[in-house]
Amino acid sequence: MSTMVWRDDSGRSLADWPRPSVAVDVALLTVRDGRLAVLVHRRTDGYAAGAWSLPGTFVHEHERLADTALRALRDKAGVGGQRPEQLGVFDDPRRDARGRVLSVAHVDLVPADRLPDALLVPVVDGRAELPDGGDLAFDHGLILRRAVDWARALYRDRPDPRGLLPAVEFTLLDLLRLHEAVLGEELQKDTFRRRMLAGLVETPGRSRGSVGKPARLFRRIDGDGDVRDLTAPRE
Amino acid sequence: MSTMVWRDDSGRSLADWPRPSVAVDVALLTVRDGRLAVLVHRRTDGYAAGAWSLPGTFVHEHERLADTALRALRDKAGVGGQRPEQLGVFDDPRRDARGRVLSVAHVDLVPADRLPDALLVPVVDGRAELPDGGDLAFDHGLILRRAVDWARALYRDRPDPRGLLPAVEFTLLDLLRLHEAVLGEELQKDTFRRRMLAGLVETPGRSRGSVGKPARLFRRIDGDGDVRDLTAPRE
DNA sequence: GGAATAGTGTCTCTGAGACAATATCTA
DNA sequence: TAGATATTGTCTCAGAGACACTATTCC
Repeated sequence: MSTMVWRDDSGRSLADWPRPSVAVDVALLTVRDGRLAVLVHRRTDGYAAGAWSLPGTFVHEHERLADTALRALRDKAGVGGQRPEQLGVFDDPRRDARGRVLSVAHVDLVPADRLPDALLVPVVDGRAELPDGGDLAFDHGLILRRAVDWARALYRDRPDPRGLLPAVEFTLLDLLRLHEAVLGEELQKDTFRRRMLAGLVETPGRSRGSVGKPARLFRRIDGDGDVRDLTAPRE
Repeated sequence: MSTMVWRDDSGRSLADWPRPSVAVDVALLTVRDGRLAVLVHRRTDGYAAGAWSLPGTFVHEHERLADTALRALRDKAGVGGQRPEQLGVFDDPRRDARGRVLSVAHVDLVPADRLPDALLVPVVDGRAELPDGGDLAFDHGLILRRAVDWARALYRDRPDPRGLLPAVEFTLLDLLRLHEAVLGEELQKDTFRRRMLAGLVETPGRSRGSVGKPARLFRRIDGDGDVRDLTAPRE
């Protein structure tokens, strides 16, 4: 790697050409109280102060985009992400009145216990239910909708790829409730059981302390958390 | 819209922050001689002269990315695109030795008769067969692979969403050969017929001038060309 | 025993895929 | 008529979905 700045025939470097600003906005999803929720951020200073938005920040010069996403979560909301995935670039020229800002939207999905309750709002029908009843700033409503689609596709055929269940061992009912929260619709017990069984490992244990027949405990198959999401952009 | 430049509390505008360069690279695919082919571009001047690459260019300040893609095709290869779709951002910090360049990869798929034969190379197994037997510059090999996956997903359940067939009316065998070219594998006639029939309109016409029973002629159902690709980024 | 929940048997429906029979043209 | 291609009938297989029956626990 050379430290010299590359210049073309007319002596210009890349920095001499006009460039848009590049931001990364992150829809950090989780499941709380049996519902999908998204982490939002009250803009305190600078542009659009007072409005609710997804956490976002501008890309640093030598940073990978996924790292930008993690940094946005840390700096703007004080939370850690898990594995941000790219959703796409939002490029409407008028999406930010400050000037030309491209947003590389990201999504992540983490257990709720790592997140401050105060910043989470429920997602109903693909929309964020903000305290003031309004909408997310910029085009973040569009980003959220795409993020929800992403999460639903990710969970449709896999038990728990992002490790949202609190314990290592869980019953099929625990898993069913998680999936109902992500999908936003009710599922059939028997069909669901058969669909998930291939991705689970039986354990000798049984659930305790409830009414009715104790349920068998399962754990995720090795590698379930590492399954690639084939629909998401990845370099 | 104000023409004033926005400034934050410390008087800085967006342009005062470091920004990466943003390029758009386009995998323009077509079908020629019963095979998928990609349009490549011999870099003549500037960086990496002499190497083969996908056509690409830097984003202008107030341009939509899809327009950047069309401009790259026009300026670098003198061809027109149809409807570029975003594949994702390639952000490896070392993907371009000149400096930090993000590439928003795009893909497009157009009939071969609009393209100069000299710039087309066959795509075999997701790789471009370049005249010198080498590889595409930068990470364009990765972009091409993703572009091929995109095209295959687009054609799997639809007759001819990008209008690659030369005539308005065509037989099912014409369509079958097109699909075999895109998918890179042979298909069963009867299964294929039944899968496609829902998206086609029968015409009274029959094929002429061949051996065997003349085949019925079909045309695309209205709107087939406008089918949204739900997997591709879209704002 | 009764209530509640877990787990299984089985039926239907749909679609993919494959094979083969029938239909209709040209030479 | 022979050869070639188009079109359709039908069989199998797999999976989703739904219903209902059986099993096992706590009270």
